[in-house]
Amino acid sequence: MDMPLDAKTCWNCPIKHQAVCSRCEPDELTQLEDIKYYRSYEAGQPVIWAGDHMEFVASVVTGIASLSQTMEDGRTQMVGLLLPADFIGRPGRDSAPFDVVAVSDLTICCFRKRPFEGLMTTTPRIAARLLEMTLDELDSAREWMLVLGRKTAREKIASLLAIIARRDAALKQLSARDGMVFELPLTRESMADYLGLTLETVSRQISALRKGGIIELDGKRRVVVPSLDALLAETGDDFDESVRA
Amino acid sequence: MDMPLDAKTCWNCPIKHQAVCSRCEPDELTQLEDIKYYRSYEAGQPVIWAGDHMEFVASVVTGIASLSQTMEDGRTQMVGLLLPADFIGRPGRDSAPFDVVAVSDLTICCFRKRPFEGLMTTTPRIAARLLEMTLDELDSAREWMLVLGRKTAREKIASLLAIIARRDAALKQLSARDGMVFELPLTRESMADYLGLTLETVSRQISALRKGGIIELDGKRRVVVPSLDALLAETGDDFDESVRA
DNA sequence: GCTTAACATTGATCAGGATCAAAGAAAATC
DNA sequence: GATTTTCTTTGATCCTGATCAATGTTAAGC
Repeated sequence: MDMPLDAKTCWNCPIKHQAVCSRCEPDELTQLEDIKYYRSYEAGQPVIWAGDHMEFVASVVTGIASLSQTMEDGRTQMVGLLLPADFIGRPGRDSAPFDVVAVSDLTICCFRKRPFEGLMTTTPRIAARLLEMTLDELDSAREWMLVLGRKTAREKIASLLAIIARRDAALKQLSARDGMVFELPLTRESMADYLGLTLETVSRQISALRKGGIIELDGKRRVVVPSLDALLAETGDDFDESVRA
Repeated sequence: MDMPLDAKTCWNCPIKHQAVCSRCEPDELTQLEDIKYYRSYEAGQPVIWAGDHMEFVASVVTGIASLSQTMEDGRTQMVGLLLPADFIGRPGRDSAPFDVVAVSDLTICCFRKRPFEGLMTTTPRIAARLLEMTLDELDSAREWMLVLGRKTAREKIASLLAIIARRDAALKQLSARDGMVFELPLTRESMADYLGLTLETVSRQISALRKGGIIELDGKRRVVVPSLDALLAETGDDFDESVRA
């Protein structure tokens, strides 16, 4: 679960080109080094509960976390997936609005909150990068609202698979293509929480896509996409929109 | 539809304490004055279509606009309501990701995009305020995802009424209270587009809340809330969460 | 290898909200 | 004031996805 020691500096950091610190000059990184520390969590462990006081903000370095909300009666809605380079927390607010849970084994790079807030005002590059990332997140959240509000169960599953396929391709520095293979990072229940469905419906729709030849399954988690266009056609999005995204 | 002439300066602007420019010093406002112009739209008119090139960013001054997405087959999801002081557009991107439509008669204060982007880098107060507003919008969008993904039709309607009630009270500088009266700014169809429902279901659930004594209707648009707690109880949120929000 | 627990699939039935259809109310236009 | 248009309500029926229940699969631990 620990990172190799040589990765624990900003210079060797795997997310140095995407994270909130990606625009920083060497002297600014040195300042960040002074206020940072790493934390690791095993799959399933909570990172923060909604309402908790937060004494840090952080970047996901490796692994995946979920951002979610739960109602009194147990109904849960995932409101975001946090992937490497994504930012956790919010300068200027000290209690967390949502639960953060490690979906896979997870390592985050924490910055002490007060000093980070100070750097935000003195280092415009950090603030500008955070604004850019936040605007991107807002667009993604709004796109997901269409999925939650208007898509059918089958379209929801296809949309999720398409997103994971794209992210996976980006991570491997490849473009998504026919015949690609990827691993589902989520259980059926987590997929249900993300899509606003039950786990039974998720299972049934995955089976339906398999029977329809849209995907092939190797075990429960490994997915093969014989034709990317066929998968995208199932999402309900029009084609030029999905290539634009 | 036009604003009175004396409101057309930053010094008399009705949103000067909330908008993206609210932190600016007098000399910074003078710079903004140079690059701004007003536009007005009648209820129902489009402001921007998704994909359009945008030569400005803007603040809503008076009226309400909607931000929405439409699928090829006509399914529509509203992804945001833009109220006075809310910001339209995105520095650093020149095509609009969503449709913007005037819901009521609308006046916006436009800033030419290139000069505004220049001011963003030289005027940290503008960038800082925009970051704060964007983080708030992101939290709101994520809260709305719970409504879309997990709430029943009745809870969705109650949640929308509660939001409008709160905003209306805030606008009038009052706190929401029992017996309050407000006007619905949306048609049944727009409410349906916001909530991920059909207009028939919206109509039926509003009737059900009326028959249940949760609300009273005066005409189609005017709503009376005899007991705010009773309305909040119908939203499905737990009480301490709803007072926190 | 056996047991157990976690995760996933599949089946049967139910219900909430969609769809199709008609009629009512209010505002706009003539 | 009559007509038209837009918005809304209500009814009947249907269907998608939820719920309840059982079984299957895999991996971990002993």
